[in-house]
Amino acid sequence: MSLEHAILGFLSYRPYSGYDLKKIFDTSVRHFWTADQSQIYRTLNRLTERGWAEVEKIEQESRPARKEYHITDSGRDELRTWLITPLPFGDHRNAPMIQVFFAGQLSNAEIVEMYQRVAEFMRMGLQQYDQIPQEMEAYADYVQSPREFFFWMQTLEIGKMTARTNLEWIEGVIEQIQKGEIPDK
Amino acid sequence: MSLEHAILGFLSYRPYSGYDLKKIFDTSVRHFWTADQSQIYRTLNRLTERGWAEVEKIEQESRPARKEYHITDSGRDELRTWLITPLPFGDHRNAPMIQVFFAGQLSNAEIVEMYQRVAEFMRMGLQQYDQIPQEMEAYADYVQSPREFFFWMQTLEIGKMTARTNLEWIEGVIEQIQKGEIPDK
DNA sequence: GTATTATATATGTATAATCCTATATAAGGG
DNA sequence: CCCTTATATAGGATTATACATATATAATAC
Repeated sequence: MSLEHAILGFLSYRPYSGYDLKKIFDTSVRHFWTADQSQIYRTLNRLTERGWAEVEKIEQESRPARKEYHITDSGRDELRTWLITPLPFGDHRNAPMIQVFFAGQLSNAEIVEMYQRVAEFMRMGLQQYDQIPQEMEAYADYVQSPREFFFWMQTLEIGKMTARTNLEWIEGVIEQIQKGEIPDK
Repeated sequence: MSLEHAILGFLSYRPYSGYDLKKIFDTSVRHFWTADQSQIYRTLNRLTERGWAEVEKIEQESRPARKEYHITDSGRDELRTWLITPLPFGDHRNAPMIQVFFAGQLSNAEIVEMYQRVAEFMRMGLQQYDQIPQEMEAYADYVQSPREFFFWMQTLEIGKMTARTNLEWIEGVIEQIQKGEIPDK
């Protein structure tokens, strides 16, 4: 399961609590992975059961105790093995494509209106990519080395490239419709 | 749920059985959606319960009876409503990105070897896109009108564009590593 | 003659992910 | 004084997907 390995990845930097990890996911990797709070806590339990992590309970005055998870040697082995396991690239479910597939049932006006709204969202998404590096500074300690930083940047880069490709495509479709280049029926 | 609406989409062309739909999914939309056989049958039951489809049992000599599902007016309404509902574009989980994010933990040689294998798969994937139009001929009756065909082609087009973008990106990373442009640590 | 493939549907089980709610404490704002 | 926010963890319920298996018949391949 990918979430397990994403968590192991962060724990390989240093120990974190479930609460920390939720914040990390919401900042550093949210452009390609999101994680529910309850799912993170349950996954941490599973990592512990499997011996890939160990818990250290840290009492605090005035706040609930933290449970910090330390990666074990066996956890590092598991992470390494998973990292070099080839995964199918770009084969995921894509619900908006179903809408495109059946879009012929809508009128040209409806399609253009909808696609223009989608295009607007895409442009906003592209702009957000430019702000991520700034947000990242606040979380720079999650990824300490320049080498790790390089790959963090690569995930942003491919995200931006994909977003640009999608935008290019949708603008093309809008143009074709407006030029009357699509069959009436 | 997207699968419900994908099925409604095909039923809007004409009635199909679960068995038909499995074959249709495996040919026409498999580049952006896959569906398990058991899931299709269970979803058809649900569509019927909700009044979006009606069953017609067709006895056959020498073969098990077919259950053909007919879309209802309420099913058409539901499909239409869903088709114009904006869905988040390009926000899906992407497990290989987690591998990229933590790739810094691997050696340059390991990364290059792995990415070259991935690039090879991507090139094969791109070639497969060119064969899909041929396969489609056998299933041309699923999508009858030129207008529907246009949007089918659009899903192929964006799929190819994305695949090309991914390949471009990964070739760039390989090049950077080979040129020594990535930090040692 | 036997095994596999194609036609057809159905269910059991497991896993992954999401949503919602519960619990507890302290600081800060109005 | 009350409400909200931040810090922290936990579990119930539901949904979506995947994997495996069961059942039944006929045609085809070896």
